[in-house]
Amino acid sequence: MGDQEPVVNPNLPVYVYVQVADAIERDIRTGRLPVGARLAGEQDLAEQYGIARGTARRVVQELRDRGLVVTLPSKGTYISEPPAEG
Amino acid sequence: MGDQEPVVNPNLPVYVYVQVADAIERDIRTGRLPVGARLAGEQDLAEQYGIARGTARRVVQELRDRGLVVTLPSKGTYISEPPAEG
DNA sequence: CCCGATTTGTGCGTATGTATC
DNA sequence: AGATACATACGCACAAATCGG
Repeated sequence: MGDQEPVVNPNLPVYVYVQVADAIERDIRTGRLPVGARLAGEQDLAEQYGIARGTARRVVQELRDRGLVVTLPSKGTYISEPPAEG
Repeated sequence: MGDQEPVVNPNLPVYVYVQVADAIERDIRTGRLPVGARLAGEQDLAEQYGIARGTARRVVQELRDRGLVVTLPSKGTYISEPPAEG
């Protein structure tokens, strides 16, 4: 359970942080990650996807930029109402 | 009392957190840190070994990965039965 | 029952070094 | 030469749980 590392493929001409962000956005839009749920922390994301912590941070920043999550300092990052696709 | 900072040598090609984890594992296997005893807190470890708290956290995580300790949130980290050396 | 100290958990920012593309 | 990515390391702040007085 919870194993889905194959999302990351360093050989693809797509940035790792974008690949992971896309995967998480998919999980949000399909409801696998429900609104209000807490996203895994940077360290956990790094371990789950087999990426570095710095990259995990870029993933979260990307998700924030997409308006998919909100981060509460010292608490965590939570799924928010996703905007329309586009 | 309790001064043993020379364990840490940033110039060595061995990560600081590994150096400290090795030192603690030694203390566990020699019985200096008996099973059931409470390991010093992250802040204390940081001060004792002259490292940052973040690094002390990685030390504890490493010890957990080695199966040498168990951590109880908001309580502390305790020495557990060490597995066979390998 | 509340207050403060302690401790782990988590986040943010930054820096260094290496490797790859 | 530069960007991406990885791993380590330092430092700081706050949250939440626990425990003792």
